[in-house]
Amino acid sequence: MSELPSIYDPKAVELPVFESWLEGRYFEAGTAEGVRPYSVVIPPPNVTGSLHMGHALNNTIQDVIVRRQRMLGRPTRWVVGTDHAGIATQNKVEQKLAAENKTRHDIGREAFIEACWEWRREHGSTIISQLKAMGCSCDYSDEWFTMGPSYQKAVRKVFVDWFESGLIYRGNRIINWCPRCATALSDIEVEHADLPGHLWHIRYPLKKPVGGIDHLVVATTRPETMLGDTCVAVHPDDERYKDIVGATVALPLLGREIPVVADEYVDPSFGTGAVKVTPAHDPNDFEIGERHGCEKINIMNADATITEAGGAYMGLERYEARTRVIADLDAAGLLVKVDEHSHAVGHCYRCHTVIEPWLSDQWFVDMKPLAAPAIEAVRDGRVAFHPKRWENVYFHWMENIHDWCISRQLWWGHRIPVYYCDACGSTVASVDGIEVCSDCGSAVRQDEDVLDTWFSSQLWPFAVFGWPERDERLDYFYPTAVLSTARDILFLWVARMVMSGMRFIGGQVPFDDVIIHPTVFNAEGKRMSKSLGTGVDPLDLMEDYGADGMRFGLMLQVTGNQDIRFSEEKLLSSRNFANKIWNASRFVLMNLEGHEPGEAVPTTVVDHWIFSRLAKLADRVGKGLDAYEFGEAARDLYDFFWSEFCDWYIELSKARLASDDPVERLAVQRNLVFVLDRALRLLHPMMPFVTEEIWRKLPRTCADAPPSLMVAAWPEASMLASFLDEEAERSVSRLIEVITGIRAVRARYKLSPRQELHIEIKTGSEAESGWVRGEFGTLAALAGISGFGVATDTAKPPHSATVIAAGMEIYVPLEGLVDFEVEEKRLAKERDKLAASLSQLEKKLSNEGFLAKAAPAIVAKDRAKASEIAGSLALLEGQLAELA
RNA sequence: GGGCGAUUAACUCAGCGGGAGAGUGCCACCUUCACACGGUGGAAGCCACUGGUUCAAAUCCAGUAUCGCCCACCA
Repeated sequence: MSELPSIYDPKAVELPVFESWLEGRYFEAGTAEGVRPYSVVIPPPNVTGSLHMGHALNNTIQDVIVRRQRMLGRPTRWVVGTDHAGIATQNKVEQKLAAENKTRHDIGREAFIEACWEWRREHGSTIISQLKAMGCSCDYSDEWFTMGPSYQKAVRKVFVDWFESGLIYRGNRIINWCPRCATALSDIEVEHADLPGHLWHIRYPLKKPVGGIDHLVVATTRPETMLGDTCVAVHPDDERYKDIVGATVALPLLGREIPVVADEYVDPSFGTGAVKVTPAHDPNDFEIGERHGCEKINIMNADATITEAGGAYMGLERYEARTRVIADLDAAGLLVKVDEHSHAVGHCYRCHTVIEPWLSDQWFVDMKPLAAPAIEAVRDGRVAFHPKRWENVYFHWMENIHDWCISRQLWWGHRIPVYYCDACGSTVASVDGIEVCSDCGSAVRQDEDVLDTWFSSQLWPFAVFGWPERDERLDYFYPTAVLSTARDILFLWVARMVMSGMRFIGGQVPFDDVIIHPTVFNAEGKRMSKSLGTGVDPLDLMEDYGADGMRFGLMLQVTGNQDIRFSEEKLLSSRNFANKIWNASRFVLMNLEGHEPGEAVPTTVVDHWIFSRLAKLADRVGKGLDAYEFGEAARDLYDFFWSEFCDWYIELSKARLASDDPVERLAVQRNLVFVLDRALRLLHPMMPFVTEEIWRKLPRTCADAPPSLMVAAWPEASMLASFLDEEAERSVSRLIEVITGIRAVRARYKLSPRQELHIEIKTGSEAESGWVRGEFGTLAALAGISGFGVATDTAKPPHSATVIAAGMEIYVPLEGLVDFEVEEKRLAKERDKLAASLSQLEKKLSNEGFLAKAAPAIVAKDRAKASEIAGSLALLEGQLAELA
C-alpha cells in the first residue's frame, strides 16, 4: 500500500478511471423491473461551443444528481448531444469562407450546407470530450444532434402539426432584423442595452398653414427613418393640434406629402406631442399606419443601406444616412434642437449588431394556445422550479407571450417544410416532402427559409428518445426528472419545451423539476465572457486543481439565491480536500493487516461517536441533494471528512492501531474502513475520480461488491439510523473540549509538542473522575499527557496553568514557565465573556413572557446552559482569587 | 416604468426566529512515522440603515440607501 504517492495526482488517475467506466458501460442505463427510471437530458451545447464556466457548473450539478440516482439503484440515463446552432455555426463557416475571399453565395446553398456538416465533423466533438474530462457520466454511446435524421423528422412533424392546426401562419410584419446576419430574429433573441443617444427635434412644415399654424415639430431618436415617414400622429385630445388633424405635411428633404392623423397611442406629454410615423421601420408606427391606412415605405435593404425610396440617400449605410439627414436638415434650418436622450437599443444576441425593426414576410407561431396548458402545469406543481421564485418570472412571460417569429434567412438549419405551387397557388406543409403539387401536378418549390434553432431545441426532451418513432424508449424515459440550466434560456428554451412537450407527448410535462442555477461572474462581478476576456477556462482549472477539485469547488459556491462571484480559492481548498481524502485513505490502507472482510462494530465511545456523526451526515447530504442544495451538502461533506473523520477519529485511532491486542487492532481497522467507505460513497457524486480510485483499493464492507463505486449502493440515512448515539456525541464533545483546552495551554507557553505533560484534574463527582480515567489513553495521545491525577478534591499544584473545561478544573504544572500575569489576563477575559453571557441568560430566564410563551424545550435548554455557565464562572472566579 | 436578488470577519460566502459560522488571508508555534495541498492554537464582526411584529430578530414585515440582474413598443 505504501507505494501510493503522498500527493494525489489527478492526471494519473482521471483518464484510466474514466476509461474503466466507459469499459464497464456504467453510463448506459439498463432497465429494471419495478424500479422507476431516472433520466436527464443535457442542455445541448452548441456544436461551435467549447466548455465555459457555465457549462462546468451546470454539468457538475447534473452529474452529481445523476450519479447519486444511479447509486440509488435506478436505471439512470443522462442523454448527451449538441445543438446545430444555426447562426453560430453559419457564422463560423462563413468566416472560414471569408478567409478564402468567398461568401456562401459564391459556393451555393448545397455546398455551403455540406461545408457546415464538414465543420461539425471536424469540431463538433470538442465539447463532448471536455465533458468527459470533467467526468460527466452521460451516455456517450447514444449521442444526439439536433440535425440528425430522426431529429429532422421530429422537427418537420411538429411544424406540419402546428401548420395544419393553424398555429403556424405567415405574416407581413415588423420583425427584428440583424443586418449583419441578414436574418430575422425572434423578440427574445434581441438583447436590449440602454445607450446614450439623442432626441432630434425636426420641423415639419405644413403644406398650407391652418389656423395660423404653419409647421409641426416632431422628436425622434432615429432621424434617418423620416425617409420612410407616411404620416405624423398627434393625440386626438391634444388642444395644440386639434385644428391640424387632417392637414398635410410636406416631408422635409423628400417633399413627399403626408397627412396628420390623430391616434390614441401618442403621449402628448412626451417630446412635442407630435410623432413622425414610419410604418415599415417601427412596430408602433406599423400599428398606427394600419389604423390610418398609411402606406408602408421600406427605406432599407437587408444590409441596412438605404433603398431607392430614400431618394438622394439611396445606397448610404444607415448611420451615414443619419449623419447626412441631420446635416441636411440643419442646413435647411429645420433642425430645431437636439437633446441628450438615452434609450434602449436592441442588439443581435449572436453578433451584437444593432437590430433594425424591419417589415418582412415571415413565419410565426401563435403562442397563446400553447402557453395556457404550460402555465397550468407550473401553477399546479407538475413542473416545479428551484429556486421557486423563477416561477413568477415564467408566469409573467407566459401570460404576456407574443407570437414567435420562427423563420430565419439562413441556410444552415431545418428548412421550412412548406411547398408552394406557383401554378395553382396552393401552399402545403409536408413531413416527408413533395415534388409535385397534389392539386394540379405542377412542380412545387420549397420555402427558402430555415427554422429558428430554438424551434428544434424545444423538442429535445422527447426527440432524444426517438420520437416520433421509437416509442418504447420514450415511454420508459419520458418525462425526464430534472432539467438544470442557466436562467438566460428560461424563455428561449425551458418554457418552449414545456409547451411543445405537453402538446406532443400526451399532455405530459417534459420534466418534473427545473433547476435554475446561479450565474458565474468573475471576481469583479462581471459576467464571464470569452469576448470580454473576463472568462476563466475550465480546462485550465482542471489542469491546476483536477476535475474533482474544480467540481467540488464549484459545488461549494452554489447557493439558492445568489449568483457566484467565482472564487478560485474554493477550488484550491477543494484540491487540498481531494488530497486530504487521498492521504486519509492512504493511512487507512497502510494500517490494514490483510483484506478479510468483516462486520464493522462500534465498540468504544469514539466509535459510537463517529458512526453517529456518519449517520447524521448521510441524512443531511441525502436531504440536501434531494432539495438541490449543493453548497450545503458539499460543506457538510467537507466538515465531516476533514474535521471529524480526519482530525479526530483517525487521530484517536492511532493508539488503538498500535495496540498489542490483535482483536482491538482489527476492530479499529474495520471501523476505519467502514466509515471511509461510506464517506467515499457520499462524496462520489461530487468527486468521482479520487473516490473511485481509492474505493477500489479498499476491502469490501458489504456483501454487494460491485467493481465500481459508480454503481455501489448509496448510503441511505435509514440504513445508518441505528448508529445514532446522542450520548456518545455528548461524551466526545466534552473530550474534545478538554483536549483543546490543554492544547491551548501548550500553545500559550510555546511548549514543544514533544514535551509531555503531567496534569492534575479536579472533578465535580466520582462519576466524572471515572469518566476521565477511562479516557486517559485519548488524552495521552491527543494532548500529549504522560500522566495525571484525578480526584474531586485535587489541590492546585503551584506554578500551574489552569483550564476550565467540561465543568472540570485542569491544572497543567509548568515549573518556572507560568507567567501569572498572562494567566490572570486570560482567565479574566474568559470570566468576562462568561459573565456577560450568563447575565444575558439570566435576564432572559427572569422574563415572565419568555417563561410563559417560549417552547419548554428552549427554556429547559437555557436553564441547563445557565447553570453550566454559572458553574464554570464559579471555578474561574476561584482561580482568579488565588492568583490575585 | 414594472419585477427580482444582494448588503454578515480583510476577501469570497454560508446561516434565515432561540448561545455570530466556514474557506482563503493574517499572527504564533510545529519539517511528530497519512497529508506542509499538513498539524496545533489564536486575532478578527454595533450581521447596511430606520422603524415595526415577537417573550425572543442577522433571521419575519415595512421603509431608506447602495450594488446587481431580468422584463417593458413610449417617439
